[in-house]
Amino acid sequence: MSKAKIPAATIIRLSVYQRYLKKLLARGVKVVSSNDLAKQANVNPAQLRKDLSYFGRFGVRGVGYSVSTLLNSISNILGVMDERTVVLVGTGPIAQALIRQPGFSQQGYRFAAVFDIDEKNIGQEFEEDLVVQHLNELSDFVKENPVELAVVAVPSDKTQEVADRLVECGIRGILNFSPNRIKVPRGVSVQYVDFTILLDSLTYNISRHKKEEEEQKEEKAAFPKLKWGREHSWPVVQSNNTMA
Amino acid sequence: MSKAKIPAATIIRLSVYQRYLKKLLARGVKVVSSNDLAKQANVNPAQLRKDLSYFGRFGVRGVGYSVSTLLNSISNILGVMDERTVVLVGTGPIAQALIRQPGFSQQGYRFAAVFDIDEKNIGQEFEEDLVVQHLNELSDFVKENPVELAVVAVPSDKTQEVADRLVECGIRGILNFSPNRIKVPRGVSVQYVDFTILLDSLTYNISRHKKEEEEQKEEKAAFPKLKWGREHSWPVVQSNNTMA
DNA sequence: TTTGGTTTGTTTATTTTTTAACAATTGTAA
DNA sequence: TTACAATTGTTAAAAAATAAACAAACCAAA
Repeated sequence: MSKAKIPAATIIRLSVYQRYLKKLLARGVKVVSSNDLAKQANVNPAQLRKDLSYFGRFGVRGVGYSVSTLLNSISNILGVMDERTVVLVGTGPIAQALIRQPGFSQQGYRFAAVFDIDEKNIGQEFEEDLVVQHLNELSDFVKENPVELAVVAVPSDKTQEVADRLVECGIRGILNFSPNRIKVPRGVSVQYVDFTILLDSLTYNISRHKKEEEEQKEEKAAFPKLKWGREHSWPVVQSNNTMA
Repeated sequence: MSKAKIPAATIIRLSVYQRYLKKLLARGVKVVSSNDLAKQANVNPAQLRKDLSYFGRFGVRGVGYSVSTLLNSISNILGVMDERTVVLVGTGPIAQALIRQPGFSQQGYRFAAVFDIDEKNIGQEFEEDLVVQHLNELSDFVKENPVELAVVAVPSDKTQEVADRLVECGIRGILNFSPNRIKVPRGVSVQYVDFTILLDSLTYNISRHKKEEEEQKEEKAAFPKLKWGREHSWPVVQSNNTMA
């Protein structure tokens, strides 16, 4: 445990651990080892222990981790003990899909209001008890309801403007569904959900894998009788990279 | 340039560069420096040059990069020159939102078919010219249409089963909207779109930032007259972490 | 008790990634 | 032509992240 800088990847993993701990808890499992939990989360056990060690000591040597205790500790670290309120900005298909996503509320996020800047959408009933308000009203809304998180799903060219307004109103974390990189002041965090970038990365992996196979074939053709020699495994496409 | 291992983060960044190059091209800009492009993409200029250097030499010293040439080169590296066909699995709100996303086709991804495993959705007209088929038919579909990419938006507990079937049919890249970590054989890549993990990470950033401010305040209270001494900038929440 | 098998927490080593630095090129203007 | 300013490609240094290794601590069984 220390006050060192915590890798962003560690936080992401904590969130993954948390999810698997919830499953274990639901299954009635009381204790889990770093080995077992790491296997489920698809990471190295040492990694998991290291991740936890940034924040304290949560296990018992020779035994493992109490599922419920560790789950609590991680929730505490992440700051996700209590329900968090979120505002949604945008009313397009993505926004509509998001608000119907059960995952958010399961994880303690509650959409408290929906805003838009496109006049023609204002006043429309978005979900039961959720009427679309103009972004101008956010500042009043924030005074009544303490919100720090916003999910933004507006057209790319509006994203920066929306972000500026949000920050002005006190929003400190933005989940941005537009691919546009936005500028925010210090102390405000942004995370991007960028589908096509991920598809591009998959595309690259696939084409690289093909090229490697071809090269391997060529090599075999060049030395067809070579039976010994380099017998190592070939460098291969990584199967699972999370990063997000 | 070399045959070294390419960081996954480099590929992600290439995709970002590509997007900004498209914008520059549309604006009629002919030449761009690593400095300018890097600033837009929110990365270090050396980083950008390094990223490119893995694949070759694309610029002219003293001048910069030809926007159109670099755009082409990057598209080539990523393997996104031609249109890529994608199948969608799932028919829920997320799936419906995705298929209406203009971003995909802008980037050259075309949804060629929609599948589901839930019988009650089969046969429904999902989009114009797109009728939901049963996943059983994927294998036949692949024989006619070469597809290697799948976007999966099915309930968590079905994800592994679906993934297995996809891999069996020859799919080599999966964009998974369920938070469940899935197991796939070598040579198959998976990327996760996991909203709540990103929100958790934002939550953590916010609460950490608050704690730091408190500590700073306490410190000031403890040494109210301390004017000199440590004058460095405080470790602060990172504002933009992409990772995805 | 004591011994042996487990499993953590932490330190150390390794690997990977990022950043900085700078020589090599290029275009431009005196 | 020559000198200068700009900018790349690449090497070297620094920083960060991951993985390995192992002592410390625990439990259970003999």
